[in-house]
Amino acid sequence: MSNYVDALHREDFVPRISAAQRRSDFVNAAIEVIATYGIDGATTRRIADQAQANLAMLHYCYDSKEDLFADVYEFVAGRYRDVVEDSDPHSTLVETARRTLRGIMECYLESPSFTAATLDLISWARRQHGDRGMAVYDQALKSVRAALRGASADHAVEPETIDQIAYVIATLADGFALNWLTYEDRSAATEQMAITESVLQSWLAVRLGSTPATV
Amino acid sequence: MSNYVDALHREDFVPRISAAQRRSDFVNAAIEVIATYGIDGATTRRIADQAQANLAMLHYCYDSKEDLFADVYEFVAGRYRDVVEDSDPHSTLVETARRTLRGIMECYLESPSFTAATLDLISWARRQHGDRGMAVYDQALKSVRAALRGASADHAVEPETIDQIAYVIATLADGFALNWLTYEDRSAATEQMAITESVLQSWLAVRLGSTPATV
DNA sequence: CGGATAGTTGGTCATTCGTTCAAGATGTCT
DNA sequence: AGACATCTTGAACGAATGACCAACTATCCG
Repeated sequence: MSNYVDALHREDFVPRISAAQRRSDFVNAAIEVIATYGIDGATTRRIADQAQANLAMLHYCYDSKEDLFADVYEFVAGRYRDVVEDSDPHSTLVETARRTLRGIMECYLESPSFTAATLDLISWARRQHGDRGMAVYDQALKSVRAALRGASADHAVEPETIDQIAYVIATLADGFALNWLTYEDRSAATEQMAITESVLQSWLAVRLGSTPATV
Repeated sequence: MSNYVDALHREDFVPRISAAQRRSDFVNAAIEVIATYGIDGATTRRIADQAQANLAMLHYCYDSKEDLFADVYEFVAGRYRDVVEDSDPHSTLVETARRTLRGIMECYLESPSFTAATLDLISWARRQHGDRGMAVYDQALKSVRAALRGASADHAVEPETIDQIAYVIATLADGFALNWLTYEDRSAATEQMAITESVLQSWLAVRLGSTPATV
Protein backbone atom coordinates (compact mmCIF):
# COMPACT_ATOMS: atom_id res chain seq x y z
CA MET A 1 0.00 0.00 0.00
CA SER A 2 2.74 2.42 0.92
CA ASN A 3 4.39 1.36 -2.34
CA TYR A 4 1.29 2.51 -4.19
CA VAL A 5 1.29 5.92 -2.47
CA ASP A 6 4.98 6.33 -3.12
CA ALA A 7 4.48 5.40 -6.72
CA LEU A 8 1.77 8.04 -7.11
CA HIS A 9 4.32 10.73 -6.30
CA ARG A 10 6.74 9.64 -8.99
CA GLU A 11 6.64 11.64 -12.18
CA ASP A 12 6.64 8.74 -14.58
CA PHE A 13 4.08 6.71 -12.69
CA VAL A 14 1.65 5.00 -15.04
CA PRO A 15 -1.39 3.36 -13.43
CA ARG A 16 -2.39 0.11 -15.06
CA ILE A 17 -5.56 -0.67 -16.92
CA SER A 18 -7.16 -4.11 -17.09
CA ALA A 19 -6.95 -5.97 -20.36
CA ALA A 20 -10.76 -6.08 -20.50
CA GLN A 21 -10.99 -2.28 -20.26
CA ARG A 22 -8.22 -1.93 -22.80
CA ARG A 23 -10.08 -4.15 -25.26
CA SER A 24 -13.16 -2.00 -24.88
CA ASP A 25 -11.04 1.12 -25.44
CA PHE A 26 -9.55 -0.38 -28.57
CA VAL A 27 -12.98 -1.18 -30.00
CA ASN A 28 -14.21 2.38 -29.47
CA ALA A 29 -10.97 3.78 -30.82
CA ALA A 30 -11.19 1.56 -33.89
CA ILE A 31 -14.71 2.79 -34.70
CA GLU A 32 -13.59 6.38 -34.33
CA VAL A 33 -10.54 5.85 -36.53
CA ILE A 34 -12.48 3.92 -39.19
CA ALA A 35 -15.07 6.68 -39.28
CA THR A 36 -12.38 9.32 -39.71
CA TYR A 37 -9.81 7.64 -41.94
CA GLY A 38 -11.81 4.83 -43.54
CA ILE A 39 -11.13 1.13 -43.37
CA ASP A 40 -7.88 1.65 -45.30
CA GLY A 41 -6.61 4.30 -42.97
CA ALA A 42 -7.53 2.37 -39.84
CA THR A 43 -3.98 1.25 -39.07
CA THR A 44 -2.92 -0.40 -35.85
CA ARG A 45 -0.82 2.61 -34.95
CA ARG A 46 -3.65 5.09 -35.39
CA ILE A 47 -6.03 2.91 -33.39
CA ALA A 48 -3.46 2.56 -30.60
CA ASP A 49 -2.94 6.33 -30.60
CA GLN A 50 -6.68 6.98 -30.43
CA ALA A 51 -6.93 4.54 -27.51
CA GLN A 52 -3.98 6.28 -25.83
CA ALA A 53 -2.10 3.01 -25.73
CA ASN A 54 1.16 1.66 -27.02
CA LEU A 55 1.17 -0.15 -30.33
CA ALA A 56 2.44 -3.34 -28.73
CA MET A 57 -0.45 -3.16 -26.26
CA LEU A 58 -2.86 -3.73 -29.10
CA HIS A 59 -1.21 -7.05 -29.86
CA TYR A 60 -1.13 -7.84 -26.16
CA CYS A 61 -4.94 -7.59 -26.09
CA TYR A 62 -5.63 -8.92 -29.57
CA ASP A 63 -3.60 -11.47 -31.47
CA SER A 64 -4.18 -9.62 -34.70
CA LYS A 65 -5.91 -6.62 -36.18
CA GLU A 66 -8.53 -9.01 -37.51
CA ASP A 67 -9.39 -10.20 -34.00
CA LEU A 68 -9.97 -6.61 -32.94
CA PHE A 69 -12.26 -6.03 -35.91
CA ALA A 70 -14.30 -9.05 -34.90
CA ASP A 71 -15.15 -7.27 -31.65
CA VAL A 72 -15.94 -4.11 -33.61
CA TYR A 73 -18.49 -6.08 -35.63
CA GLU A 74 -20.22 -7.15 -32.41
CA PHE A 75 -20.35 -3.57 -31.20
CA VAL A 76 -21.93 -2.32 -34.42
CA ALA A 77 -24.48 -5.12 -34.47
CA GLY A 78 -25.37 -4.37 -30.85
CA ARG A 79 -25.88 -0.71 -31.60
CA TYR A 80 -28.32 -1.53 -34.38
CA ARG A 81 -30.25 -3.74 -32.01
CA ASP A 82 -30.43 -0.95 -29.43
CA VAL A 83 -31.68 1.61 -31.93
CA VAL A 84 -34.38 -0.70 -33.26
CA GLU A 85 -35.53 -1.75 -29.78
CA ASP A 86 -35.60 1.83 -28.53
CA SER A 87 -37.96 2.88 -31.31
CA ASP A 88 -40.44 0.09 -30.62
CA PRO A 89 -43.55 1.72 -29.13
CA HIS A 90 -45.59 -1.50 -29.11
CA SER A 91 -48.39 0.03 -31.17
CA THR A 92 -49.64 -0.71 -34.69
CA LEU A 93 -47.59 -2.70 -37.17
CA VAL A 94 -47.63 0.26 -39.53
CA GLU A 95 -46.64 2.65 -36.77
CA THR A 96 -43.86 0.33 -35.58
CA ALA A 97 -42.52 0.03 -39.09
CA ARG A 98 -42.50 3.78 -39.51
CA ARG A 99 -40.86 4.43 -36.15
CA THR A 100 -38.23 1.79 -36.81
CA LEU A 101 -37.32 3.32 -40.15
CA ARG A 102 -37.26 6.77 -38.60
CA GLY A 103 -35.14 5.55 -35.70
CA ILE A 104 -32.50 4.09 -38.00
CA MET A 105 -32.44 7.15 -40.24
CA GLU A 106 -32.16 9.45 -37.22
CA CYS A 107 -29.28 7.34 -35.97
CA TYR A 108 -27.57 7.75 -39.33
CA LEU A 109 -28.29 11.46 -39.37
CA GLU A 110 -27.02 11.91 -35.83
CA SER A 111 -23.64 10.33 -36.33
CA PRO A 112 -22.51 10.18 -39.95
CA SER A 113 -19.15 8.84 -38.84
CA PHE A 114 -20.77 5.74 -37.36
CA THR A 115 -22.76 5.34 -40.55
CA ALA A 116 -19.71 5.60 -42.75
CA ALA A 117 -17.74 3.23 -40.56
CA THR A 118 -20.54 0.65 -40.65
CA LEU A 119 -20.89 0.78 -44.44
CA ASP A 120 -17.13 0.45 -44.84
CA LEU A 121 -17.04 -2.43 -42.38
CA ILE A 122 -19.77 -4.37 -44.16
CA SER A 123 -18.19 -3.78 -47.54
CA TRP A 124 -14.76 -4.79 -46.25
CA ALA A 125 -16.05 -7.83 -44.41
CA ARG A 126 -17.84 -9.08 -47.51
CA ARG A 127 -14.55 -9.26 -49.37
CA GLN A 128 -12.46 -10.51 -46.48
CA HIS A 129 -14.71 -13.13 -44.91
CA GLY A 130 -17.81 -13.17 -47.04
CA ASP A 131 -20.03 -14.18 -44.15
CA ARG A 132 -19.14 -11.67 -41.47
CA GLY A 133 -20.49 -8.77 -43.47
CA MET A 134 -23.66 -10.79 -43.94
CA ALA A 135 -23.77 -11.50 -40.19
CA VAL A 136 -23.91 -7.81 -39.24
CA TYR A 137 -26.51 -7.00 -41.88
CA ASP A 138 -28.50 -10.11 -41.00
CA GLN A 139 -28.54 -9.38 -37.28
CA ALA A 140 -29.85 -5.88 -37.92
CA LEU A 141 -32.59 -7.30 -40.14
CA LYS A 142 -33.42 -9.84 -37.46
CA SER A 143 -33.94 -7.07 -34.89
CA VAL A 144 -36.28 -5.28 -37.28
CA ARG A 145 -38.28 -8.45 -37.87
CA ALA A 146 -38.57 -9.06 -34.13
CA ALA A 147 -39.88 -5.54 -33.54
CA LEU A 148 -42.42 -5.97 -36.34
CA ARG A 149 -43.54 -9.33 -35.01
CA GLY A 150 -44.00 -7.86 -31.55
CA ALA A 151 -46.23 -5.13 -32.92
CA SER A 152 -48.41 -7.56 -34.86
CA ALA A 153 -48.91 -10.10 -32.11
CA ASP A 154 -52.71 -9.75 -32.07
CA HIS A 155 -53.23 -9.47 -35.82
CA ALA A 156 -52.38 -12.55 -37.80
CA VAL A 157 -49.61 -11.45 -40.14
CA GLU A 158 -47.83 -13.93 -42.36
CA PRO A 159 -44.10 -14.25 -41.65
CA GLU A 160 -43.44 -13.63 -45.32
CA THR A 161 -45.07 -10.23 -44.98
CA ILE A 162 -42.88 -9.44 -41.99
CA ASP A 163 -39.80 -10.37 -44.01
CA GLN A 164 -40.84 -8.13 -46.88
CA ILE A 165 -41.49 -5.15 -44.63
CA ALA A 166 -38.14 -5.64 -42.94
CA TYR A 167 -36.44 -5.77 -46.32
CA VAL A 168 -38.13 -2.56 -47.48
CA ILE A 169 -37.17 -0.77 -44.26
CA ALA A 170 -33.56 -1.88 -44.61
CA THR A 171 -33.47 -0.91 -48.28
CA LEU A 172 -34.91 2.54 -47.67
CA ALA A 173 -32.64 3.15 -44.69
CA ASP A 174 -29.50 2.08 -46.55
CA GLY A 175 -30.36 4.05 -49.66
CA PHE A 176 -30.99 7.07 -47.47
CA ALA A 177 -27.65 6.53 -45.72
CA LEU A 178 -25.70 6.39 -48.98
CA ASN A 179 -27.29 9.60 -50.21
CA TRP A 180 -26.79 11.39 -46.90
CA LEU A 181 -23.16 10.34 -46.67
CA THR A 182 -22.49 11.42 -50.23
CA TYR A 183 -23.98 14.90 -50.06
CA GLU A 184 -23.47 15.60 -46.35
CA ASP A 185 -26.32 18.09 -46.64
CA ARG A 186 -28.20 17.91 -43.36
CA SER A 187 -31.19 20.02 -44.42
CA ALA A 188 -31.64 18.09 -47.65
CA ALA A 189 -31.32 14.82 -45.72
CA THR A 190 -34.01 15.93 -43.30
CA GLU A 191 -36.43 16.54 -46.15
CA GLN A 192 -35.50 13.22 -47.74
CA MET A 193 -36.17 11.52 -44.43
CA ALA A 194 -39.78 12.64 -44.68
CA ILE A 195 -40.02 11.51 -48.30
CA THR A 196 -38.51 8.15 -47.42
CA GLU A 197 -41.06 7.72 -44.65
CA SER A 198 -43.94 8.51 -47.00
CA VAL A 199 -42.60 5.93 -49.45
CA LEU A 200 -42.80 3.28 -46.75
CA GLN A 201 -46.29 4.46 -45.75
CA SER A 202 -47.60 4.31 -49.30
CA TRP A 203 -46.32 0.83 -49.89
CA LEU A 204 -47.56 -0.47 -46.53
CA ALA A 205 -51.03 0.87 -47.26
CA VAL A 206 -51.14 -1.06 -50.54
CA ARG A 207 -49.39 -4.13 -49.17
CA LEU A 208 -51.50 -4.47 -46.03
CA GLY A 209 -54.73 -3.44 -47.71
CA SER A 210 -55.22 0.28 -47.29
CA THR A 211 -54.90 0.85 -43.57
CA PRO A 212 -53.64 4.42 -43.39
CA ALA A 213 -52.95 4.74 -39.66
CA THR A 214 -51.67 8.28 -39.57
CA VAL A 215 -50.93 10.72 -42.36
CA MET B 1 9.76 -1.95 -93.30
CA SER B 2 12.33 -4.68 -93.56
CA ASN B 3 13.25 -3.79 -90.01
CA TYR B 4 9.69 -4.47 -88.93
CA VAL B 5 9.54 -7.87 -90.63
CA ASP B 6 12.90 -8.86 -89.25
CA ALA B 7 11.80 -7.81 -85.81
CA LEU B 8 8.67 -9.97 -86.04
CA HIS B 9 10.86 -13.05 -86.30
CA ARG B 10 12.78 -12.30 -83.14
CA GLU B 11 11.68 -14.17 -80.03
CA ASP B 12 11.66 -11.23 -77.70
CA PHE B 13 9.89 -8.89 -80.08
CA VAL B 14 7.40 -6.68 -78.28
CA PRO B 15 5.06 -4.62 -80.47
CA ARG B 16 4.27 -1.22 -79.06
CA ILE B 17 0.95 0.12 -77.86
CA SER B 18 -0.03 3.76 -77.96
CA ALA B 19 -0.25 5.60 -74.67
CA ALA B 20 -3.93 6.33 -75.35
CA GLN B 21 -4.70 2.61 -75.74
CA ARG B 22 -2.66 1.84 -72.66
CA ARG B 23 -4.63 4.37 -70.63
CA SER B 24 -7.86 2.74 -71.71
CA ASP B 25 -6.45 -0.67 -70.78
CA PHE B 26 -5.45 0.61 -67.35
CA VAL B 27 -8.94 1.96 -66.68
CA ASN B 28 -10.58 -1.36 -67.53
CA ALA B 29 -7.97 -3.24 -65.55
CA ALA B 30 -8.49 -0.97 -62.55
CA ILE B 31 -12.23 -1.62 -62.54
CA GLU B 32 -11.65 -5.35 -62.74
CA VAL B 33 -9.11 -5.29 -59.91
CA ILE B 34 -11.23 -3.03 -57.69
CA ALA B 35 -14.20 -5.34 -58.21
CA THR B 36 -12.12 -8.36 -57.28
CA TYR B 37 -9.85 -7.10 -54.51
CA GLY B 38 -11.66 -3.98 -53.32
CA ILE B 39 -10.36 -0.46 -53.24
CA ASP B 40 -7.75 -1.49 -50.68
CA GLY B 41 -6.43 -4.32 -52.77
CA ALA B 42 -6.35 -2.30 -55.96
CA THR B 43 -2.60 -1.76 -55.94
CA THR B 44 -0.62 -0.33 -58.83
CA ARG B 45 1.12 -3.65 -59.30
CA ARG B 46 -2.10 -5.64 -59.54
CA ILE B 47 -3.62 -3.14 -61.95
CA ALA B 48 -0.49 -3.26 -64.11
CA ASP B 49 -0.59 -7.06 -64.09
CA GLN B 50 -4.27 -7.10 -65.08
CA ALA B 51 -3.48 -4.69 -67.95
CA GLN B 52 -0.56 -6.90 -68.98
CA ALA B 53 1.79 -3.99 -68.62
CA ASN B 54 4.88 -3.19 -66.64
CA LEU B 55 4.48 -1.37 -63.36
CA ALA B 56 6.54 1.58 -64.59
CA MET B 57 4.26 1.83 -67.61
CA LEU B 58 1.41 2.83 -65.34
CA HIS B 59 3.36 5.85 -64.20
CA TYR B 60 4.38 6.57 -67.77
CA CYS B 61 0.67 6.93 -68.66
CA TYR B 62 -0.52 8.41 -65.38
CA ASP B 63 1.42 10.67 -63.05
CA SER B 64 -0.12 8.94 -60.07
CA LYS B 65 -2.60 6.28 -59.04
CA GLU B 66 -4.99 9.08 -58.23
CA ASP B 67 -4.89 10.34 -61.82
CA LEU B 68 -5.80 6.88 -63.06
CA PHE B 69 -8.72 6.70 -60.66
CA ALA B 70 -9.99 10.02 -62.01
CA ASP B 71 -10.43 8.34 -65.39
CA VAL B 72 -12.10 5.38 -63.69
CA TYR B 73 -14.67 7.76 -62.21
CA GLU B 74 -15.49 9.07 -65.66
CA PHE B 75 -15.96 5.53 -66.94
CA VAL B 76 -18.34 4.60 -64.13
CA ALA B 77 -20.36 7.79 -64.53
CA GLY B 78 -20.63 7.13 -68.26
CA ARG B 79 -21.89 3.61 -67.68
CA TYR B 80 -24.66 4.88 -65.43
CA ARG B 81 -25.68 7.35 -68.10
CA ASP B 82 -25.83 4.58 -70.71
CA VAL B 83 -27.95 2.31 -68.53
CA VAL B 84 -30.45 5.05 -67.73
CA GLU B 85 -30.70 6.23 -71.32
CA ASP B 86 -31.13 2.69 -72.64
CA SER B 87 -34.12 2.09 -70.37
CA ASP B 88 -35.95 5.22 -71.50
CA PRO B 89 -38.92 4.12 -73.63
CA HIS B 90 -40.40 7.63 -73.97
CA SER B 91 -43.74 6.62 -72.47
CA THR B 92 -45.50 7.64 -69.25
CA LEU B 93 -43.68 9.31 -66.39
CA VAL B 94 -44.67 6.43 -64.12
CA GLU B 95 -43.58 3.89 -66.71
CA THR B 96 -40.27 5.66 -67.29
CA ALA B 97 -39.59 5.80 -63.57
CA ARG B 98 -40.29 2.09 -63.24
CA ARG B 99 -38.16 1.14 -66.22
CA THR B 100 -35.30 3.30 -65.02
CA LEU B 101 -35.33 1.71 -61.58
CA ARG B 102 -35.54 -1.72 -63.15
CA GLY B 103 -32.72 -0.92 -65.55
CA ILE B 104 -30.39 0.11 -62.77
CA MET B 105 -31.28 -2.89 -60.63
CA GLU B 106 -30.79 -5.24 -63.56
CA CYS B 107 -27.40 -3.66 -64.20
CA TYR B 108 -26.48 -4.30 -60.56
CA LEU B 109 -27.81 -7.83 -60.73
CA GLU B 110 -25.97 -8.54 -63.96
CA SER B 111 -22.52 -7.54 -62.78
CA PRO B 112 -22.11 -7.54 -59.01
CA SER B 113 -18.43 -6.78 -59.42
CA PHE B 114 -19.18 -3.49 -61.14
CA THR B 115 -21.68 -2.70 -58.40
CA ALA B 116 -19.21 -3.42 -55.63
CA ALA B 117 -16.48 -1.45 -57.37
CA THR B 118 -18.76 1.54 -57.79
CA LEU B 119 -19.87 1.56 -54.17
CA ASP B 120 -16.27 1.27 -53.02
CA LEU B 121 -15.19 4.04 -55.35
CA ILE B 122 -17.86 6.45 -54.12
CA SER B 123 -17.10 5.63 -50.51
CA TRP B 124 -13.38 6.05 -51.06
CA ALA B 125 -13.76 9.23 -53.05
CA ARG B 126 -15.88 10.80 -50.33
CA ARG B 127 -13.03 10.45 -47.88
CA GLN B 128 -10.26 11.32 -50.29
CA HIS B 129 -11.69 14.26 -52.18
CA GLY B 130 -15.11 14.87 -50.71
CA ASP B 131 -16.51 16.15 -53.97
CA ARG B 132 -15.53 13.48 -56.48
CA GLY B 133 -17.71 10.87 -54.83
CA MET B 134 -20.52 13.39 -54.98
CA ALA B 135 -19.77 14.06 -58.64
CA VAL B 136 -20.33 10.43 -59.67
CA TYR B 137 -23.50 10.11 -57.62
CA ASP B 138 -24.73 13.48 -58.82
CA GLN B 139 -24.14 12.71 -62.48
CA ALA B 140 -26.14 9.49 -62.17
CA LEU B 141 -28.98 11.39 -60.50
CA LYS B 142 -28.83 13.98 -63.26
CA SER B 143 -29.28 11.28 -65.90
CA VAL B 144 -32.31 9.94 -64.06
CA ARG B 145 -33.82 13.42 -63.81
CA ALA B 146 -33.27 14.01 -67.53
CA ALA B 147 -35.01 10.75 -68.39
CA LEU B 148 -37.95 11.64 -66.15
CA ARG B 149 -38.21 15.12 -67.63
CA GLY B 150 -38.21 13.69 -71.12
CA ALA B 151 -41.11 11.39 -70.26
CA SER B 152 -43.18 14.19 -68.73
CA ALA B 153 -42.71 16.73 -71.50
CA ASP B 154 -46.43 17.02 -72.29
CA HIS B 155 -47.70 16.88 -68.71
CA ALA B 156 -46.76 19.82 -66.53
CA VAL B 157 -44.73 18.31 -63.73
CA GLU B 158 -43.03 20.51 -61.18
CA PRO B 159 -39.22 20.20 -61.14
CA GLU B 160 -39.40 19.52 -57.42
CA THR B 161 -41.51 16.44 -58.13
CA ILE B 162 -38.92 15.23 -60.64
CA ASP B 163 -36.18 15.68 -58.05
CA GLN B 164 -38.13 13.69 -55.49
CA ILE B 165 -38.83 10.83 -57.87
CA ALA B 166 -35.17 10.72 -58.87
CA TYR B 167 -34.16 10.62 -55.21
CA VAL B 168 -36.56 7.76 -54.46
CA ILE B 169 -35.31 5.78 -57.46
CA ALA B 170 -31.69 6.27 -56.39
CA THR B 171 -32.49 5.37 -52.80
CA LEU B 172 -34.34 2.20 -53.72
CA ALA B 173 -31.66 1.16 -56.21
CA ASP B 174 -28.81 1.73 -53.77
CA GLY B 175 -30.58 -0.01 -50.93
CA PHE B 176 -31.27 -2.94 -53.24
CA ALA B 177 -27.62 -2.98 -54.29
CA LEU B 178 -26.34 -3.13 -50.72
CA ASN B 179 -28.66 -6.00 -49.87
CA TRP B 180 -27.81 -7.90 -53.05
CA LEU B 181 -24.09 -7.46 -52.56
CA THR B 182 -24.31 -8.59 -48.95
CA TYR B 183 -26.30 -11.76 -49.46
CA GLU B 184 -25.22 -12.60 -53.01
CA ASP B 185 -28.44 -14.58 -53.32
CA ARG B 186 -29.60 -14.14 -56.89
CA SER B 187 -33.03 -15.71 -56.48
CA ALA B 188 -33.78 -13.68 -53.36
CA ALA B 189 -32.55 -10.54 -55.13
CA THR B 190 -34.86 -11.23 -58.07
CA GLU B 191 -37.85 -11.37 -55.74
CA GLN B 192 -36.71 -8.23 -53.95
CA MET B 193 -36.43 -6.49 -57.29
CA ALA B 194 -40.17 -7.01 -57.76
CA ILE B 195 -40.90 -5.79 -54.24
CA THR B 196 -38.72 -2.73 -54.76
CA GLU B 197 -40.57 -1.94 -57.96
CA SER B 198 -43.93 -2.21 -56.23
CA VAL B 199 -42.70 0.15 -53.52
CA LEU B 200 -41.93 2.76 -56.17
CA GLN B 201 -45.28 2.16 -57.84
CA SER B 202 -47.22 2.58 -54.60
CA TRP B 203 -45.50 5.83 -53.73
CA LEU B 204 -45.84 7.24 -57.24
CA ALA B 205 -49.57 6.52 -57.22
CA VAL B 206 -49.95 8.50 -54.01
CA ARG B 207 -47.51 11.23 -54.97
CA LEU B 208 -48.88 11.84 -58.45
CA GLY B 209 -52.51 11.39 -57.44
CA SER B 210 -53.50 7.79 -57.94
CA THR B 211 -52.58 7.07 -61.54
CA PRO B 212 -51.96 3.32 -61.46
CA ALA B 213 -50.63 2.76 -64.96
CA THR B 214 -49.97 -0.96 -64.74
CA VAL B 215 -50.24 -3.37 -61.84
C1' DC C 1 9.33 -8.93 2.45
C1' DG C 2 9.50 -11.68 -1.97
C1' DG C 3 7.84 -14.16 -5.68
C1' DA C 4 4.26 -14.57 -9.18
C1' DT C 5 1.01 -12.52 -12.27
C1' DA C 6 -0.36 -9.11 -15.43
C1' DG C 7 0.21 -4.85 -17.78
C1' DT C 8 3.66 -1.72 -20.40
C1' DT C 9 7.10 -0.22 -23.59
C1' DG C 10 10.84 0.97 -27.20
C1' DG C 11 12.85 -1.00 -30.73
C1' DT C 12 13.05 -4.12 -34.69
C1' DC C 13 11.58 -7.34 -38.34
C1' DA C 14 9.98 -8.57 -43.16
C1' DT C 15 6.69 -7.13 -46.37
C1' DT C 16 4.23 -4.22 -49.36
C1' DC C 17 3.12 0.11 -51.01
C1' DG C 18 3.51 4.24 -54.62
C1' DT C 19 6.88 6.30 -57.09
C1' DT C 20 11.18 7.18 -59.69
C1' DC C 21 15.19 6.49 -62.70
C1' DA C 22 18.41 5.19 -66.20
C1' DA C 23 18.98 2.43 -69.90
C1' DG C 24 17.19 -0.05 -73.74
C1' DA C 25 13.92 -1.12 -77.61
C1' DT C 26 10.73 0.35 -81.23
C1' DG C 27 8.82 3.26 -84.50
C1' DT C 28 9.00 7.47 -87.70
C1' DC C 29 10.80 10.93 -89.69
C1' DT C 30 14.43 13.13 -93.32
C1' DA D 1 21.49 5.51 -93.25
C1' DG D 2 21.00 8.37 -88.88
C1' DA D 3 18.34 11.44 -85.67
C1' DC D 4 14.50 11.88 -82.95
C1' DA D 5 10.30 11.09 -80.32
C1' DT D 6 7.86 7.44 -78.28
C1' DC D 7 7.21 3.33 -75.72
C1' DT D 8 9.27 -0.38 -72.43
C1' DT D 9 11.59 -2.36 -68.62
C1' DG D 10 14.32 -4.11 -64.39
C1' DA D 11 15.78 -2.37 -60.42
C1' DA D 12 15.73 0.50 -56.77
C1' DC D 13 14.06 4.09 -53.29
C1' DG D 14 11.79 5.74 -48.84
C1' DA D 15 7.75 5.34 -46.29
C1' DA D 16 4.25 2.82 -43.94
C1' DT D 17 2.30 -1.36 -42.41
C1' DG D 18 1.21 -5.68 -39.15
C1' DA D 19 3.53 -8.31 -36.13
C1' DC D 20 6.91 -9.55 -32.65
C1' DC D 21 10.21 -9.66 -28.70
C1' DA D 22 12.90 -8.85 -24.63
C1' DA D 23 13.20 -5.92 -20.91
C1' DC D 24 10.75 -3.36 -17.55
C1' DT D 25 7.19 -2.16 -14.01
C1' DA D 26 2.93 -2.16 -11.40
C1' DT D 27 -0.16 -4.99 -8.69
C1' DC D 28 -1.52 -8.88 -6.07
C1' DC D 29 -0.99 -12.81 -2.98
C1' DG D 30 1.11 -15.64 0.57
